[in-house]
Amino acid sequence: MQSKKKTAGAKQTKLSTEQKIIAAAKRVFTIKGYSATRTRDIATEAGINLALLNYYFRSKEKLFELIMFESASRFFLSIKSILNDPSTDLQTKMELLAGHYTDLLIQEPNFPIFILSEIQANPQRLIRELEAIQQLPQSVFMAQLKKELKKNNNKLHPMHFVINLMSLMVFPYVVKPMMMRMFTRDENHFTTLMMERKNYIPIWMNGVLSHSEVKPKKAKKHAQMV
Amino acid sequence: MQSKKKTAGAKQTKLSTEQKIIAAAKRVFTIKGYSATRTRDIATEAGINLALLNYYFRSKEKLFELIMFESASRFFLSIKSILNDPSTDLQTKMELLAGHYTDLLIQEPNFPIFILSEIQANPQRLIRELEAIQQLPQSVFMAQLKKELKKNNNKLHPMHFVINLMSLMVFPYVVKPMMMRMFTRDENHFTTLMMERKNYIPIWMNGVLSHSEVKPKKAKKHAQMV
DNA sequence: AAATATTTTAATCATTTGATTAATTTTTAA
DNA sequence: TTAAAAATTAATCAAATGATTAAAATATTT
Repeated sequence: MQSKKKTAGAKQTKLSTEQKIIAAAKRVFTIKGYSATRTRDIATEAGINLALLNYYFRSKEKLFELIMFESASRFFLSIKSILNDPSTDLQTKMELLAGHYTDLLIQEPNFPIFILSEIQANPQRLIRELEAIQQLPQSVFMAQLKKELKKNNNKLHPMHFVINLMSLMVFPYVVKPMMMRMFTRDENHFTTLMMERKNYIPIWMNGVLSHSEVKPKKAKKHAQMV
Repeated sequence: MQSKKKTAGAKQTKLSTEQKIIAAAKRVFTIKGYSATRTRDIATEAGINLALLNYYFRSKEKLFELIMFESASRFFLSIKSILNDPSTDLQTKMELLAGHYTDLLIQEPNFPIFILSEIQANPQRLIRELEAIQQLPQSVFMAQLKKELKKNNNKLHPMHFVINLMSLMVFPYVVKPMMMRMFTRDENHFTTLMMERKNYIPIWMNGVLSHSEVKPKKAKKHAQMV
């Protein structure tokens, strides 16, 4: 039933109904999640009649899958080229990744919880469809990581490194409301701090790589080291 | 029809109806979230009549608030004593925190997403009620942190440290399904790796504190570091 | 035991919600 | 211009869902 839309010139003088629905659904789903989202919310947000949602996308679930897959691709697939580039070293890859995710998540701070909630609700589906996740263990990145750990005589399981890198890049946006409550109420200031992390994260991760057990200057009275 | 027979299973006939409902609701809410949870799910899980849920807790929302507040308290309030103990140094506090959250989250790996989703859905309510969050800026921990940064001549904004520490402790459980897909399918192995982090996290965080710009051993060609 | 209070149950209510339908308007094609 | 196709709308449906009710069962008190 759907017709081809006329490719209207350069700028979008007017969004097509389909585009309006997708844009609205993206906003609402991302903020409220799948279950809390009502198709009527989306219709209102898009300024269209409720029936058009089903007319164009069959069902709420189909629409959600479309958006989730697009979001997840943007989140995971986009880094495939970085991870598998043989011409860059590990250090450079970390810098590229930190830069990429910082830029992405400053624009889309709700992305992480949106995707992580979906993984929680439906662990197998998303992970199964995302080759980027499955291919990571065989990536150039992983090979370089293992080599570097070996060189440093660092017994660390590679998973720790991957978790830490993801953590430092993604988690700040997950706890953004809390951090802003505690440290700054200013949106721009928060963004500035996030930009700083582009440079910090690779440095911090070098500490993880190098296995430098930096001890505190002051002699400590440890008690419960297992 | 259903008498209070001992239906072979985890349900204890010892538990009161109220306790059974709370336990069941905790399980279901934690896994599925508020909106996706049906009161009938909880009733079935608890092995009780649907009406009893409203009889004891008035409404789904009231029951949720009870559980959410209890969960959040366990997550945040429990560390208040650690953060405000003047007799332990920063290093010890990090070790205690890493130990505390590791033990807690190995038992309750779904906690983080549960709480973070609530913060996403209702940013003000939870944060407003949790004094632990509001009091953190005035804690002994924060004072010690700032002092340590100053001593190390480290210009790092304290927020970065707090974010990083939380990230390293909490995020692994948020991405657990993904990590297990990539690195190990063995639940026990994953737990072992998480236990390792008890010791690693304070070490890694010392790197963040000390402002050691650990450069990669291999000489880098391009230097974009300031 | 009888009376009273509490707990539990089955049935049902009132909304909400995703989806459909049939009619109407707008666009496209002939 | 006119007929067919596509898009849009208002109305409505059926199922799901949170909540309530009145009666029955059980426990407690007198």
